[in-house]
Amino acid sequence: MSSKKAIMPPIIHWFRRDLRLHDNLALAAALRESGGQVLPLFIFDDTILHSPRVGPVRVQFLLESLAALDSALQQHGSRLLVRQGDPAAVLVQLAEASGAGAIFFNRDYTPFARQRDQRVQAALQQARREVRSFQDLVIWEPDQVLTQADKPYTVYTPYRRQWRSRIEADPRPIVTAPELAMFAPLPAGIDPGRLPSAQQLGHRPSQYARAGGEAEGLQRLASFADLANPDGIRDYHVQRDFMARPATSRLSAYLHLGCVSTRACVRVALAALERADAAARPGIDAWLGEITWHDFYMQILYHFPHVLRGAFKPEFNALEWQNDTSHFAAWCQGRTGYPVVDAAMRQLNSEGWMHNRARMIVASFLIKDLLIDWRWGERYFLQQLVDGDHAANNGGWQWVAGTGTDAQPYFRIFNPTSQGQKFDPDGAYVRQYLPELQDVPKKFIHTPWQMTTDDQQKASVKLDSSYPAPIVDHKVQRERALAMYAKARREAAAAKAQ
DNA sequence: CCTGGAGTTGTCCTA
DNA sequence: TTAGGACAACTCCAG
Repeated sequence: MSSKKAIMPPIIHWFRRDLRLHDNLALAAALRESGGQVLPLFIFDDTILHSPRVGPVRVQFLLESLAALDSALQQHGSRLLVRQGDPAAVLVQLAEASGAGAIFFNRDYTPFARQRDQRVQAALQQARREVRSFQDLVIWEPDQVLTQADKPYTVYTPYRRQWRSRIEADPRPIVTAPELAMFAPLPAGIDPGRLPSAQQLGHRPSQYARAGGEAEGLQRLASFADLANPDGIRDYHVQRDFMARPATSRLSAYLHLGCVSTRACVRVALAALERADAAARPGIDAWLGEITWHDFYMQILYHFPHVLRGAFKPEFNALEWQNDTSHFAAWCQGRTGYPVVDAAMRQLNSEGWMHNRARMIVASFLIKDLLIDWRWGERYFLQQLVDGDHAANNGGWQWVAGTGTDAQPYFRIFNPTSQGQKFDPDGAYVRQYLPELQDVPKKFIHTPWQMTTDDQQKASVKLDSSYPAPIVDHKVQRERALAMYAKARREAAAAKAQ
């Protein structure tokens, strides 16, 4: 038996969006089936690196997560192999150099990833290597949660019911984590390569990314799921809306790169449900609902890839945007004159992350106050966000624009002032990111334009100079937005009647 | 095939 | 000050 083990050919585990050792289904299978002879590989793909949708924050977070992965591997007697180039070519070459008989990876569902993986599969088949992929990134894959008519869901709530009841019917595949088997040392003669710097990848370094990696992600998950944590899951449904509070899980970037598995989140939430009192249920359910959104938008992108180009409902491609570039620049820089919008955009620019409530507010402002095409905002978010996820980002933008699945009613237009007063009642969030408004009293913190020159002097602000006056009038723009949508709807109805 | 309930996150006006 | 209703119509989905 041991002699059989010795001649087992190695298996390449290709890391992509699963940068972790724990609870990694493809990796666990590769270890099991090769008796530990796993070649852990990451490939820097130029197509991704040089996409205009990838910014320095995401690159930095990726590098940190890879460094953490490498040191975790070293603690387990192995190390990360690093390559750069076309994945198909790299994999064929490494398989030949190492004698690996198979390549394992966890499936990804975005159009780009699927196309790439098909190419890789074809190339490896030609090189007579086995390719095996696993379900790991999502709780349920796009074809596993379907309506009674076997069609993909396009409405969230029924999707969520089905998603949840499938877990309740048999939680075992979700709550059981595979054991991590031992790694054998890497075969001699294989150059591990080394992690490049951001500059070597053609990106400027980013000093403001958060700490990436599996250990950091798991620690955040544990602390968030702790029922005694006042900013944790227990009151999530209420506290998550207050932008100044650290009351969201802040796991988005870790989930995006798989530093933490989606299953681990659900597992932890279900365990919390079991020991929670009734009062903690709504918080836990609300957070599970967020995981469900992740799967939901992934399956939307899988079944309806056209959403990356335009509206989910094509009739909304007829919206006549203003697309004023100086307004767009003001929005990007956080200089619109609406404090909550500006604070949020500066949080994004300085931290590579934005609170979810704030994302809705700035998106609504771009679309319905500035009348700018939601795709401009979608692209900017992807460039700046450490968690920049094509599926969730697109879904969120289309939701606010009312062009997507589950479109919000057309009349639901966020008022940036009342959103600020509601969800940043004392202005702490605004003051944190807009130091020029530091001394503005609570009364004016969301409406600085109402200050008299005397008020301004006392608060050491000068409107239109140290802080901009509003670049548009919300009341006016709201009416224009309503008219813009009404026109597109009329036209769609007319086209349909023909 | 028909039927009916429902649809993440709001705003504004009126009484 | 606050609570309640209007704001569209349409499509999705389950029964």
